[in-house]
Amino acid sequence: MTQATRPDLRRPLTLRDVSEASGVSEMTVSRVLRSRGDVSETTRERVLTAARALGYVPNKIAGALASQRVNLVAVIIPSLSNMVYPEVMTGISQVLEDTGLQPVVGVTHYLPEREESVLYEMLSWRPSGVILAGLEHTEAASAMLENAGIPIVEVMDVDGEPVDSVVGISHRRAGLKMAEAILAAGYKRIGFLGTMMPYDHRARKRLEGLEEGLAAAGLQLADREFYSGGSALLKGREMTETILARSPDLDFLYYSNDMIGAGGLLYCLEKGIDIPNQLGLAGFNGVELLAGLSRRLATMDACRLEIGRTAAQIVAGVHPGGLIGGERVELTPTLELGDTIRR
Amino acid sequence: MTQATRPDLRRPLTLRDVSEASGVSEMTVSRVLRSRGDVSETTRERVLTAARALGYVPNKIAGALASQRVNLVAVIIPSLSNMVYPEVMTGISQVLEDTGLQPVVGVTHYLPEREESVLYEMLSWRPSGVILAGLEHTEAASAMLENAGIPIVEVMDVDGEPVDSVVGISHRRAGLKMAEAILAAGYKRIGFLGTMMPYDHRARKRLEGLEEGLAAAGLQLADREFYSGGSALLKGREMTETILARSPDLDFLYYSNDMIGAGGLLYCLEKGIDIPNQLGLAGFNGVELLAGLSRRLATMDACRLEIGRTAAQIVAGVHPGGLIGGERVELTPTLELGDTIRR
DNA sequence: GCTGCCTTTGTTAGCGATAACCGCCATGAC
DNA sequence: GTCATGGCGGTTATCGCTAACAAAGGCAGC
Repeated sequence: MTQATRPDLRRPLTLRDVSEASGVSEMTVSRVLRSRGDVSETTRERVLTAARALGYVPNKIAGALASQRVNLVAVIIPSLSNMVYPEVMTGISQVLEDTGLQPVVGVTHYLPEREESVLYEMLSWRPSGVILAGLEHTEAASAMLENAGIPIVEVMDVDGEPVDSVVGISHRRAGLKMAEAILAAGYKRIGFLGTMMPYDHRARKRLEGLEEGLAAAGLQLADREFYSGGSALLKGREMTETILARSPDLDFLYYSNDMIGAGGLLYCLEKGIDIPNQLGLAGFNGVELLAGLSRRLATMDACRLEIGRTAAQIVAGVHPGGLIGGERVELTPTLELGDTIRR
Repeated sequence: MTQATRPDLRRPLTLRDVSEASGVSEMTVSRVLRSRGDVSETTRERVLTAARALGYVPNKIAGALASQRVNLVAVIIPSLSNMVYPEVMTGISQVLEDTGLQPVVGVTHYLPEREESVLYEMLSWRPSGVILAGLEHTEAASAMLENAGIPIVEVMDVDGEPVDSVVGISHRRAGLKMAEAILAAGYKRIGFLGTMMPYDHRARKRLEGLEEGLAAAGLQLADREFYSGGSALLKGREMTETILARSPDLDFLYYSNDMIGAGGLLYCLEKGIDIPNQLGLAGFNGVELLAGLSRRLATMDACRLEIGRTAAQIVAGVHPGGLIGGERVELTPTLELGDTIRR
């Protein structure tokens, strides 16, 4: 690195410093650093050399204020611990990378009020778009989204009324489809195991879809068990033990996510329960993490990567057919029977 | 919500709009919204009512420029898929929550050049602190960190020269400690399984520590196996099969992380290998996720939550004893023997 | 009533960049 | 020689907010 000849006053560097160091106006420096407008190769070199020597880092705060443009996209998700959301993030990042936009993450911990405050905080930075999980928001949050005047994409779920665009799957239909697969395989006494979180709307919708599917065949859920917090694998194990102790005649367990499903699967294998003949199992999400168990758990892929990619395309304005706001993209999850549903 | 009587011109709202709506000066509105300075209860109410009715969201860009203060802390980590980093994030968030600061995450995918560009991007928003994983950076990145003039905290690892403050554990010592535990349990022919990523410095340091410990007892590593990409659980299974096929006389396997360790454990249990007598196993990290396996894998807790919390305290300037910059906090990981090392 | 002080509110001058516009100079056509 | 043209680079006026200071009014004490 070139040694800077700067009178190190510990005053933050500005365009002016670079302009003085290179003998051109601030405007020209600005043009060089943003590669905008015509600048001769000679001065460009001089400016870049000076900027590098000083170690100048542009001040986007001032830039954003002046240009009224911010290259940030707010992404608001419930959690980082649930692998699902990092995967959506991956899809978003992949697409935004070549658009000059940058995602900024906010986490709500599944709390509507936190979603509201995180949203407020993020909007105050005037991002050029918002991607957020779910269709259920507080009244104030919905109002902010509607008035923001930027593209809004609600992701994961399409069962409801979006503010602007929406990309996701129908969890209700996913539950229904699973019910059909379970019934087609001849299972009759079905139990559900899931989270107790009052705001896990998507798990709730899957359960409703499942019940609808069962009802269509004149059946109903034989038992259910809920949990909250803790290590999902362990909880799956414990809940499975509990529900089977209470209802030993169950012949199928539907878990609201793959992690507790995997815990249940491990438990059953250890107990020598005959999977999938004596008891069938299924989870939800298709988490890659779990490839590597001795049996593949039946699951349904939630299209997480694709959801992220599509949402990012809409925000970036590069989604095919997405010129007018208010797109609706429903993806179709694929059922993977794995080794835990008999065929 | 009160209905706004705003002449909806779709012009973004500013302080001026609120000031006109409530009949006070912009400055007073600003004071109310930031709860700074003395404002009478009456006008405070009036201003808040007007702001709410209009749906005004302050513009932090302008605010930050004017006040030269930004309530953001840049957090730069290698990945979100490796559960370790979300846990560090959790620790950071917990502490920052009551300081008015807010974390902003950047992901490097373990690439030094990406770390450099992410850092540049983040510094251009003039955050009030930086927390980043590891002590190894590109030359340019180190220079930026040194010149930033804000608190910098490098986390996870203390084996090296920090730019400013550092919080973490010694991975070298962790490897050494594990070597001692393995030897104390009487194992002699030890294999290592880990990532091939050229930039996973911490896994490398653990391996070096392990080898150092073995060398002290006149031993050396009997075999090693590396992987990159893919589902960790599955990779652990495959690598274990491979290494045992090549070196059937190994009596201990040290995995560079718990996820591949768990894959190996599941594989061994299925093959009927007598764990921990015929073969001992250990991982690293102490990931909570895995509680729920039938045997607890020996591991070493990496103090992730505590690292995050401490780093955040330093950045926020509330860490006890941290008035002068350049703190060094070394945490001590605890060894958990679990069920996979004989005792 | 006057002074002095405190509380509450307003005024002024930037913060560091960029948009929009303007001017200079070389070039080449006529 | 004159004028249009285009490449380059400078000038000026914001952007929306806050720091710092100034001013207006109320109240107590003498």
